[in-house]
Amino acid sequence: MTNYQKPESENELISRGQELCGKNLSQLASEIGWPVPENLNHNKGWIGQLIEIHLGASAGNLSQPDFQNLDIELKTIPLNAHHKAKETTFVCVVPLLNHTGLQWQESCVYKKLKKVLWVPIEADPALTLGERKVGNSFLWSPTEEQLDSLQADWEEFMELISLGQVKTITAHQGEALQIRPKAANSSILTTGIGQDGLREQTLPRGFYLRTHFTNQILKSYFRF
DNA sequence: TGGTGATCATAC
DNA sequence: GTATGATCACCA
Repeated sequence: MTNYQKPESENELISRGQELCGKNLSQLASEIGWPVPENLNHNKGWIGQLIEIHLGASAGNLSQPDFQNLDIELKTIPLNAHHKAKETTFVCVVPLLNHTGLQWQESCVYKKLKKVLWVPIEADPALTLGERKVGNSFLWSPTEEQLDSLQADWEEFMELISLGQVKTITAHQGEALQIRPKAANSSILTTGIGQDGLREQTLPRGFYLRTHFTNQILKSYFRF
């Protein structure tokens, strides 16, 4: 019997993740009466939302962990034919205002990544969306080394932002983390701090995990 | 051809 | 616009 209720424990969540392993996306979609789109061009979050429902994550767009009772975040990770991360992973929006005195352990990056259930998904373009299978999901928390790396990048970025340098930041910066636009399009504006210290309108940005970083995580859980 | 900058859907 | 979920697509 499929259970779409929220999992009551970490172990229940993990075993439900394992139950999805080997199933393809058209199976999972038909179980909940969803059509399978031809591609993700017009619905980029489709796979993430499909997996959320199957694992009983709290629906909606609340600014909370996916599994509030367990304090666990759910992230799907697209893999190419070589089982490597195909895309970077969005973490959260970059705070551009009122972040003075914000500590690393209070940051959205730290909170989101403290405990993550990674669900690998085949994303080889040779496969249709419906053919793609779910891989072995696993629960991860950053090692001390990974935490240090994330914190160093985060502190460097937040320093630049508080100095009014948001617009100078490019996706080339950062070892584990990077900052890129996060908006419906390039004309969306939000308020940040300008070079003169005054408020200015700028493109909203997000923190993303580099594929190099997520590939290290995958490597430590799957030994080929 | 891979990574950076841009973009898509949807609820409120 | 901001939050959720991410991948697209162009160019160096």
